Amino acid sequence: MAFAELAVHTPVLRPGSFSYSIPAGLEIKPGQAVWAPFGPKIVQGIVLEVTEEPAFGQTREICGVISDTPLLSFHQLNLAKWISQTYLSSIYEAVALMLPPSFERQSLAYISLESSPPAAAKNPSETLSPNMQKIFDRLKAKDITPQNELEKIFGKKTAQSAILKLINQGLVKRTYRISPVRAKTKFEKHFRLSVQALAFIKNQTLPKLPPRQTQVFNHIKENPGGISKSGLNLLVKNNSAVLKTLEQKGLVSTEERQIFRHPVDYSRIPPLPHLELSPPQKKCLEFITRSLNTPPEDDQNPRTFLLHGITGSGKTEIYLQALAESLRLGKKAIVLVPEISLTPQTIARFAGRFPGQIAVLHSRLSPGEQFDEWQRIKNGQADIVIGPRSALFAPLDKPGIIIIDEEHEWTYKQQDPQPRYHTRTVANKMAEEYGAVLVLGSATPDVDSYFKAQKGIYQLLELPERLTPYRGASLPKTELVDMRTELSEGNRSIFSRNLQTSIEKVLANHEQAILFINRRGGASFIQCRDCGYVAMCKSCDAPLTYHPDQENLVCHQCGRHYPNPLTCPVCGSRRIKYLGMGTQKLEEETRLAFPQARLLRWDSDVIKGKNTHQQIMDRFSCHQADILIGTQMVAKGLDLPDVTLVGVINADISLNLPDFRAGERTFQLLAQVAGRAGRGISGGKVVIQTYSPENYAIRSAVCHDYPGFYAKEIVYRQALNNPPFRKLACLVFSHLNHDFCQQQAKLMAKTLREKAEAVGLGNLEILGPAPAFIQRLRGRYRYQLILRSPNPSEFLREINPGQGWSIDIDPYGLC
DNA sequence: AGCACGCCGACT
DNA sequence: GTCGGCGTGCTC
Repeated sequence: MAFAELAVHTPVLRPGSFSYSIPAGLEIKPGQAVWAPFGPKIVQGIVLEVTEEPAFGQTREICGVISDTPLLSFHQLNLAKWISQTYLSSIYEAVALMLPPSFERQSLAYISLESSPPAAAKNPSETLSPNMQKIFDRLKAKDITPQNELEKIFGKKTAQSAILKLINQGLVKRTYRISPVRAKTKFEKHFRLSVQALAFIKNQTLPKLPPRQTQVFNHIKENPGGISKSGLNLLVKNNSAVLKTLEQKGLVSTEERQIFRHPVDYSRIPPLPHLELSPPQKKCLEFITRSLNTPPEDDQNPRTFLLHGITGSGKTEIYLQALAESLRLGKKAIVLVPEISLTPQTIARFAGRFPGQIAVLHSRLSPGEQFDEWQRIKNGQADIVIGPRSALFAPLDKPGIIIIDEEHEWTYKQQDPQPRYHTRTVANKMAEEYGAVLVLGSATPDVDSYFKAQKGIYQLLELPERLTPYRGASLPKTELVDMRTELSEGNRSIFSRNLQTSIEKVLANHEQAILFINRRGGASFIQCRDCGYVAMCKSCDAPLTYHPDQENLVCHQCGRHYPNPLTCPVCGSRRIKYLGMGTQKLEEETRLAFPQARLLRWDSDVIKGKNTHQQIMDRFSCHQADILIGTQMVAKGLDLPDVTLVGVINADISLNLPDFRAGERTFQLLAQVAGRAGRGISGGKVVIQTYSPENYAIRSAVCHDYPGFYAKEIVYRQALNNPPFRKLACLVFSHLNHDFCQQQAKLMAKTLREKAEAVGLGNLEILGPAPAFIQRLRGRYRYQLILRSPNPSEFLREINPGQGWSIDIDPYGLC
């Protein structure tokens, strides 16, 4: 008797697998997908292991297979186990990252009348509550009703309890059905001449055919490999009847062939030649090439590269040539880009260099396209996979190189569904597993990456110069405006005088401007309008947030409360302001200040549909608007010669978030805005407005000085034991009841502290509990704890927090 | 996620 | 007394 350990598709939050027995005669291999009973349902499961003895005593039998061949390789299963352990997700959640698109199917509940109700329930109407009666009556209308339909009408809780009672009285029954397949392999009829027709032609005994039949027959004859129905339709319209006749006469044979729905139309992408590399580019490529050509076990050097090159220094060409080298060695590749960069231009650049060898995987494709691209990759029909973070899990057989472009981007950290993994971390593990080379590219590397490069854990490759500056322009002129001076000199507008006149000039010259504001403009902090002082927590060095309900200031890191200051503790001013501004507010203000200007707003609220990023970019580049107002998005992908001004409304907003990465974030954003603008600007400039012009992040960004920024930043990180010196974990408990939520968080803090003491972990800090940054989410209160230690996930694995807790290892941003 | 079980307060 | 809301634990 053989047994299988399964990762089952249920919301059960548990790291381990479930044991099942394999029915006799069923061939089961690791990585295969199967159906298995789970409680009253039949659910999907992925075979992790086939064993002689089950890990659990009472096993049930696997019902049947979903896929005859394994969906996941040995390496992928290993990686899934590692992800589940590292990020404390269930094993299924980790495995699910690697499954084909549209694989998941739910077991749905259906309610129907019991055909033979027990005698005791003969006269039901007297014993039923009004809700039960209503549901009972509704069920009479149809043979079977989905439970979620009843839940929609009566409300989830009401419906559930009424149904339960009806079931207990033996009046109705519940059955489960599996949701239908969402994406399938697509087939199309193909036509070719039959053996008989070929014989007729050979013997010149082909019967005379009517003109339309002759026409279609000849087209099919010209395509001895077969021609698809849609292909034929382009040549001869309305051919169905003709084809049917030819088929009946036995002259053509048909077959169903798989066709691939392909998101990239190569016919419209011109092939691109290799470009000549500059000497520094060549040097960088040489290092990567050397690693690619060295077996991992013989490689003395780190096989992860940090390619640090400012915007326009030619990183992409290095990627392209490294990819070419990998393919030359017969090794496939993965290229990861931030979601926002996944534009037709980016794909065209890769597709033009590697025609027919690219597969693209991302959520904006139709389910059919995703499914087919995945299948093509799995079949070995694609050499390079391009996509956002999820493309890391494409079913490539042993990639030789993984490239992460703009590696500092926060979109590489998965937030919402578990596992909350970081693409860079997983890619490192994966590269190790496969012996692959990993290339991280950025103009403003993540502090963690640069730290590793400094320590020699990564190889640092630098591209210090810009290539072929646009119209002779290099980095743009950047001006810093001190908003405190503006205020003290009587300007209370959100536009400094410098920015005001600069915009006026742009409008007068019929040029274009971009106004940039951080998306988290809604976030609030407390600032003195006279001296720029920001209220900070004494033990965390994090800015305090104002709570209108409690009338005091709270630190979101440690939960400490402070009285609401009436005067500034530094300069004594009474002008203490609660600040916050978003794109919409900025749009309003801009409309008031420049009524004649045509405005275009670009933020995530405006983005809907398939090509909207592209559409907004196109509209702006056609000069359909004078001023573009946007969030981070405007910092990327813009290369517009008519833009002669970039204004950063308030550089401090991202700086004053209660997050230790605030400085890094600010530097990255500003450097990106400034760097991007420089490409097209001829005699243009960047105006950065700030209340803290002396801040190191802002100063370094203005001078495009990454090493200068890093040197300061790393000192702060070390002083506060923040990453990369320690790792963080964020635990959030959410509950409808505020007091209960807080109490649970306190209880957990106590448990953690006791456990830490028992194990003797001196270097483990537990901060909190404190209200989470988002204190109430969908009606639920949220309290958080922060753990800081060399390996918080190892520690937490033993605690196993349980229901209501969500864990984020290595969090980015605020929980 | 469901579902059963057990605990507590609110009622016929 | 029991009904029901809610927290907890279990599903191989």
